[in-house]
Amino acid sequence: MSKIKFQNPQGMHDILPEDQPYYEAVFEAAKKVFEFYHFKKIDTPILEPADLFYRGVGQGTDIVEKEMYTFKTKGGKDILTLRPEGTAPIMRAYLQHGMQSMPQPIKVWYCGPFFRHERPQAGRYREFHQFGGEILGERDAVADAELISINYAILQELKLGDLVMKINSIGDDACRPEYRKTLNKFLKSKKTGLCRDCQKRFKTNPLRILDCKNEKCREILADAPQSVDFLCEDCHAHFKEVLEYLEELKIPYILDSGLVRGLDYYSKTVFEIESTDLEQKNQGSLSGGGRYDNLAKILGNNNAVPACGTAGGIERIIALMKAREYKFKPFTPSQVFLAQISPLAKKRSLAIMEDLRRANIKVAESFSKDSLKAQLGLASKLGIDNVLIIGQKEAIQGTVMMRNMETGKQSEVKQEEIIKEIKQRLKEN
RNA sequence: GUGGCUAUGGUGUAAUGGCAGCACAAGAGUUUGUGGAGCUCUUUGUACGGGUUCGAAUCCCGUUAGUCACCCCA
Repeated sequence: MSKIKFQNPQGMHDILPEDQPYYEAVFEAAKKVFEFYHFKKIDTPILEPADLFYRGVGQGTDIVEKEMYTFKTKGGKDILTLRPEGTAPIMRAYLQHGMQSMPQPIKVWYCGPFFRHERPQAGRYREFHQFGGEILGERDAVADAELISINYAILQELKLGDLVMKINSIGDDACRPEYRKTLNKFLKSKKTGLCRDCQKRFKTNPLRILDCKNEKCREILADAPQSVDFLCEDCHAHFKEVLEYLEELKIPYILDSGLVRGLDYYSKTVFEIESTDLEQKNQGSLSGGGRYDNLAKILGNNNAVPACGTAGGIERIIALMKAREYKFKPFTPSQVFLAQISPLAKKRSLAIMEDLRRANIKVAESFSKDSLKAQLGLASKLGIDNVLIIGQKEAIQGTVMMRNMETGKQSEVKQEEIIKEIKQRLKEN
């Protein structure tokens, strides 16, 4: 025998049965809210052409530069990537299937795994799960607001309160260049006072400096030029409208001029929701999103498709659910336990199981254990009061023994009357 | 990608260079068709690969994985 022990790949995890209820709860919450808002579910392949992300997400971004799982297929012709995010694939599907010619906007939602080759840490994994929604073909600010509202509703559905929403507008092609220029000038003049990280960021990604947590930097940046002050008329009006909707919805928000999303395709509205819990804050935002009016063009479409989207990090949300001790709906245990003794009874018991299933009665069993003792032990461990016992004698007579575990009382019941009798007993409890 | 910490049965832990032990869990049994307790017994481990040493779970190196921070992001 080999001594090798297989382990999971770094940053990728088994979702064990005990954690499944959390994933289900998040999925159900997302499904419920999205469907209420008339979003249709969509699934795109886990693999996409690498170019989709190179072009869509942006060559300069970290996701594309360092974090993608990209490989050649066997023929060597295709270069594929494990999807690192959901928006570009959905825009691809939208364009590919001619959804422009359907009534606009197209509203879709999704839920599934995504992959980024990063060093794992709290709230950050190489395989992680997101749910998200996209509204394609709609430039109106109401779409932005709707997505934010949906995001909020999903988190509230999961009983997660104490959230902060940060929102910002990063402008569009018309106004962003001007802002960048001014910001660069400002940063250059203050460069010496900034922390070492920011010095580095100045070259690599100056917008990120605005997000620095260093207190000294924050002081300096307090009077940095803000993107909102540079918005062109169109962007300004759009952003104002989004905020008006949020006020109408009574969703609390913070204008955060430091909020800059890392992907190239964003324009105008960007937002993030995070927990106010300090520990959870370190795990990054729970969900985020924004508008990406340029993505379609970046992907080679002749016309721009105004669109916006949002995505939630399921692992991060679950971490918060656990921290807040999320209460699940009480689990309904099996209503009866079926015990068998003797080979003949064992054969009969599978058929009885089927009768029970058709009658929609949840039943537990342990057919592989032959000792009645062990079977009753299990029934009691599972907390099931009603046990059906079928042995050689009963199998021949066409009856079963019905035992109440609490009182210890037993009675014989004809096999045809099992369903009726069980329903009767369940009603009594 | 850079740096710190960690790794002993399924789980939680002990052994500080000298016999790998304990608890829980799991399984079997406790006289053959009646459960929860008790008792008896059993299975399962030093992540992997090297090195130092008479002798390594223990010290060193590498790998893998976990975890945390940076970077960045959901």
